[in-house]
Order: sequence, then structure tokens, then C-alpha cells
Amino acid sequence: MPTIKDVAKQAGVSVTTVSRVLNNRGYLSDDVKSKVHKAMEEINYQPNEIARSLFRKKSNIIGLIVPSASHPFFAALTNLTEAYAFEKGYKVMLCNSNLDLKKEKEYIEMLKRSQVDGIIMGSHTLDVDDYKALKLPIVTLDRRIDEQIPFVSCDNYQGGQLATELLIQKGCKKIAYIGGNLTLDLLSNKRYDAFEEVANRNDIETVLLETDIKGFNFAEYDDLACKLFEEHPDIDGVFASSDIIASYVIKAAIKNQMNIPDDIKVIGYDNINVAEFMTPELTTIAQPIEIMSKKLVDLLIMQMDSENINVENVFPVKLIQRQTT
Amino acid sequence: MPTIKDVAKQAGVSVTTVSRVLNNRGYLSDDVKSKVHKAMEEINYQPNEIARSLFRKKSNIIGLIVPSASHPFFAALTNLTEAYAFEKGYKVMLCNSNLDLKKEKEYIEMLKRSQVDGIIMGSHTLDVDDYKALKLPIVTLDRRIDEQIPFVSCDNYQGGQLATELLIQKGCKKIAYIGGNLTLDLLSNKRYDAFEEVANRNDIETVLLETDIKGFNFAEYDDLACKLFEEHPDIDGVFASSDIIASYVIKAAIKNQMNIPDDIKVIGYDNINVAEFMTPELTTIAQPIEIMSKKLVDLLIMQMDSENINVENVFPVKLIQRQTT
DNA sequence: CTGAAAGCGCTAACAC
DNA sequence: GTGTTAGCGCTTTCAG
Repeated sequence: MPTIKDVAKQAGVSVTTVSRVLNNRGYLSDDVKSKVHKAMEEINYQPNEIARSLFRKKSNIIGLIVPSASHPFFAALTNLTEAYAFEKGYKVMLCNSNLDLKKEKEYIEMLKRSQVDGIIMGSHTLDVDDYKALKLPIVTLDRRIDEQIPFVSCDNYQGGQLATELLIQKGCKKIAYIGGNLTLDLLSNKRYDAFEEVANRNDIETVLLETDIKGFNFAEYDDLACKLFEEHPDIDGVFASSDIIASYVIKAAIKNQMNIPDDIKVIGYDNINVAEFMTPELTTIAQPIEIMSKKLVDLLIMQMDSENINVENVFPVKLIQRQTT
Repeated sequence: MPTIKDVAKQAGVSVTTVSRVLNNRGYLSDDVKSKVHKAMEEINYQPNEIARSLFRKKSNIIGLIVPSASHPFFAALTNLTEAYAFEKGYKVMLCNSNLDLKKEKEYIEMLKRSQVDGIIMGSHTLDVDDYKALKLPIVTLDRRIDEQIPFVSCDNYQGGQLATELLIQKGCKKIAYIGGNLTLDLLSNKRYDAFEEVANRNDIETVLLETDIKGFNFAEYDDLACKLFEEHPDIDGVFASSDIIASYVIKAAIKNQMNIPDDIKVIGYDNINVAEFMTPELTTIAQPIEIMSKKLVDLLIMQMDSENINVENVFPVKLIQRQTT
């Protein structure tokens, strides 16, 4: 690998000069500029970002911690976040925590040692204090840590409300909520709060099923969905906190010879691709994942630049009526 | 951020000594060791990996270029690759090329400047020479570049054979192949080769539909699937080169009042999660994604360690019979 | 067993 | 306009 020294030698100038043309700093004669550029071409020079980072104390890398990059929602988020970060001149170091406390801690330490400029926490199973101690720009997804740490989320309460109201309006008399474990400190739990409240207000009977703390285990979704119909054969409406869970509910319903949406109505959450290409097409609450991804990155960059930021960044959701309700 | 100097001062030793305990090199008295460890704790020291990388000329970062991290197959690959790389002490820098030539080139240059120790090419739209010129450990997925660059793939011909034979054995008389653009130099095109050959051998009529070069556009899958049934209403079997495409075919078939699997049989490829949770459950060819991911990482590490490697790393696929055939 | 000093590749004062 | 030099945080000869 050729270094800046090699370029300098090749071009017959000093390393400073090379550095200057590299960074477009200071005044340089056109003659020197072109000589240097030519030399770079000739020896196929690429600046070493590691050395630059060391000096600048800035790596231009951001850490992205998600529970699982293969879960469609986080896959979409990962995809869009990386694309936008790249546009903004940042590289993404990807981490899958699997909602495992120990692994998340390891990842955070690794990212700090790697001198990332900031971390997007799509998974955050640690205590509030752990995050506050980080001394690094961070931003969370769907969790409010404290008054300083910005977060991005959608209006989960609104989402829960829209979903539940739709089920009731469509005539459901006994509805179930199936979602992630509510003991996790996540804003998405508000979907359930809304569910309960709307149902109570309308005197509708409810059932609650939660996944294990570790979540994201598809086999468990299958079990839960089957259990739901076994224990409550009279259920006629389901609000699932993700489209994936909704898919398993639909699968179980069909297996039980139930007709969708006549016997049972199902609404999911996220509006990931599956919702559209499955049959029947899934009614769902759409999160604006692209906008969220951009906001996550922007909030990080603004912190790096010590700009003022809003701690709360909540976006509206949208009900997408399809065939399952 | 405290540095090694701060630790040295705090512990009353030299930086060399601190570095030694950090790396467990040379002989150190237990007394000094514990003093240093204590000092590290006290000032909450984290070694700066950027500085280490600069010296060692090794970043412990691998680049992972995929067409799209939100496509389920690549999402799974990304997830498993990252998990295994982390286990092996490597961090993953993620890049989404969108099968865009220019973007892929930019990513490769960025990764080189970032001094990654190797690159996994899940997307490779460039010319053979571009890859040969890299001077960096690389490994490709599903593409043979030349005799030096190792690749990981599944036995695509076998996959195409199994799928096509199944359709024929189940009684199909006119079958279609829908898949990625065949002008891309990908080993997955062998699925089509097998399809054609098996069909010819059995005197079965065939139809071919390819996606755009840029692929991975779900709206296009929808169009293609609809077009298929419009132009060939007598099709009774479809081999789709991904489960996602298969899903769209199924959706279109249902829309056309066709009965699955009686009127039309569909088989996908990949065995991603959707295949299992959709209704009807999708018959598909399973790729051992976890094994492939590990192999990709191992091949990279072995190259870094100048170990001997096999260029061809082809794994067998498995037919998973479900409800769509 | 421990320390002083050089250097990884790059940038930025500070000279000239 | 351009070069000399110190130093980013770390590791490793080489002395002692």
C-alpha cells in the first residue's frame, strides 16, 4: 500500500503539500496540484482513513445496534440507515444483539474502542445509567432513556388506537393483542396501552399474549398464535404488534378453518413488504421507516456538531386498509 | 477519553508496561499487572482500536457488500455473517450496493481506504479485472471470478434440477422460470440451465421471465407475475428463483382464481422465513445460509493468515416439500 | 522484569 | 506557496 510519502517522492514535493491537495486546504499552484494528482494516479494511492481518523479523532463510522438484522422491520431500517449514512459520509458498523444483555454490552464497548462517532440503538436492553455513562452521541429507537438522549419513534399510542378502533368498528366483540414482552421498557408498549383503553371504553373483551423477553423467535410466534385460538376459540379480532406476528396469526386462523376477514379480523404493524405480497393482503399500521432512518442518522450527526436537537422525534403512523379486516 | 499515557501515570509505570499488560506480552510481575489493571478501572480506560489498527496494519474489520440488506435472503446472510464474524473477532462494515455499478465501485474504494482486512462480495456487478486488481482478501457469493478468488455458493444446478423435476413429476405440462436477469454473471443462472435441460429432456414446454438487471424491485416482481398469467394462462407450474418472487406468483395466481396446487404448482428458492409462515406454505429449495455465512468469513480469515483455501466452496441444497406443489 | 524512543500514515502549526 | 516538524495513541525493538 503506497503512503503519502510515496506520493510526495513520486511528485517531488513534500508530504505536507500532498496532504494539502488531498484536503484542498491552503493555496497551491495549479502546477503542483496536477503533479500531485498525477503521482497519486501513477502509484494508485488511496489515503489511509485509519491514520486520518487517529489524527482527527473522528472515524466517520456510526454503530448500528439492532436486535436482529434479519427481522424484516430491522432489515428495512438497516438498509435505509446505511444508505442515508453513506450519503452523509458515514460508514455503518452493524451489530446484532439478539436482545441479549451481555452481547449488547460487548457491542457497545467494542464500538467505543473502535472510536465510532455515534451509536444508533435499535436494541436497548440495558439500564438507563449504562447509556447515560456512554459519553458518546447516541440516539435510540422506540425508547425514552432520559431527558437528554434523543429518541425516534412513531406515535405508538396512535397506532394502537387506530388498529383497535378499526377492529371494533368492523364489529369485533373479543379481541386479542399479541406482541413483544411488555416488561421491556419500550415505547411500542403504548400500542398495548391504547388497545386496552379503546377496548375498555367500548366494553370489548380483551386477551393479551406476550412473547418471551428475547423476542424475535419465529417459532414462538407460531406457538403463540396456535395457543390463542385453542384457548380462545371465540376471538374475532387480533391486533399483532408486527406484521410477522400477524402472519402467524393468519396462518393459525386458516389452519383452524376460520374465514378471514369474516370470522376473524387481523391487523399487523410496520407495513413491511410481506404485508403487501401475502394473501390475503394484510391490513396494518405503517411506520415511515425511511423517515425514521434518516432522522436517526441526522440526530447523531447533529450531536457530533453540537447542534441543538429535539429529544422527542415522534412521527405519525398510517392505517393501511387491506384484506384482513 | 483517557489514553495509555493516563493509565501509565495513574499506575506509576511506563506506557510500555501498560501496553504489555494490555496485550499480555512478555513477563510482568503480578504486582505491576494488578496496579495497571486497577488504574485502568479507575480512569475507565478503553484501548483505542484506531491507533492499534494503524500500528498493526490490521483493522479487524471486514466489509460486507450486499445488493440489499432488506431482501430476506441477504438480511439472513447479513445477520449470520455479522454474528459469526463477531465471534471470530471481526467487525462488519455493511454496504448496500443496490446492484448499482457506480455505488459498488465507491463502496469498494471506501472499504480499501478504511483498511478493511477483507471483503465479502454478496454483490458483484463489476468486471473480473476490477476484482483481481483489489490486492485484498475477497470472497464472492455465487459468482466465480477466476481461478484465484474463492467463492461460496450452493449447487445451483442441483437446485434447478430438483425444482424442475418436482414440477414435472407432479404432472406439470407447461412450466415457467422467473428469476433475476441472466446477463449478470452469476452462478445462480445455473438454476435456469438445469430448468431448461430437465424440461427439454422431458419434452415439457417452458417460459422464461427475467427481472431487470437491477433486480430486487418488488413492484417489478408483481408485474412479472401478473404478466406471466396474462400471456400464458395455460401455465401449470412455476419455478421462481427466490421465495419472494414465488410469493408474488402465488398472489397473482390466487387473484386469477387459480387453485394451488391443483391448477398451478409453485416452487421457490432460499427457504427464508416467509416460505414457512405464508399460506399456503411454500415448497422451496433450501440454501444452508448459516453454513454459507460461516464459510464466507472463514475463507476471508484464512486468506489473511495465508492459509491454503479451496476456490470452490459449493454446498448442497435441499428440497423442502410444502403445500404449493 | 521494566523503560526510552522510534515509528505506523496522516495533519497542522509554524517557519521561510 | 511550500517545507520542517511534532504529535494523534499505540506497539515494539533495544537497552539496562
